[in-house]
Amino acid sequence: MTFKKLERSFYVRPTLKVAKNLLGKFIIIRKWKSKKIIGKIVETEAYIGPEDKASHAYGGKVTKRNRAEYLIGGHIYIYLVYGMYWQLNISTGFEGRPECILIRALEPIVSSNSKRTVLVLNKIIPNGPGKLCRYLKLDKSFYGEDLTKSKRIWLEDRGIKIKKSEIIATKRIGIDYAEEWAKKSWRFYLKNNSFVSKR
DNA sequence: GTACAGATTGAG
DNA sequence: TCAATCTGTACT
Repeated sequence: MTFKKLERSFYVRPTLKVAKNLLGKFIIIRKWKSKKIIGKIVETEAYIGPEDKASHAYGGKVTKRNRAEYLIGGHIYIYLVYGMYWQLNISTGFEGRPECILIRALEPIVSSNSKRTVLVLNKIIPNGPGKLCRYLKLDKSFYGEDLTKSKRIWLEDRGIKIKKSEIIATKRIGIDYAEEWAKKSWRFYLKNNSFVSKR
């Protein structure tokens, strides 16, 4: 089994395609105190500004908070909601295009060489966007981090193949205000995976 | 300067 | 079903 780090070319593709390809196939590796925190991506949501009313970049809006959404694919866009939960997004597409993917849920993976450590570190089940960031111990210090260059966080292809029939597409969550955009089936998750977020 | 809403969560 | 909790944004 080969572990291949995802490079720029993976992220600089149509956002919906990247959102689906991220599913299940890839692992987030997070170095923390010389240990690794790992999880398999099982749920994603695509945000495609400036057209998408649910996007923070709707109408081409640029703020100090959302500017990472405009970076070339492969950068981290992280922000706080409800004053207490971080949301991990990955920018996609070209520089200047505000497109990103919200990572909503992970399946925790116990790595073979540090089984005990990982289990102790991660009592949190990353089955929701806020909990996922607590699991990975992410915060604002990761804002704008380049996943293709960072030494502390990146994604890997570990050779897991996902069939089309295993991917379920539904409406996105928590964006009912976005009118017709709220109806788009831009949320993707793995069929029968128990770590997919509820509600 | 102040007011207010939000890509959520877990407890009731 | 509800409230915790804080930052960016849109006002005065």
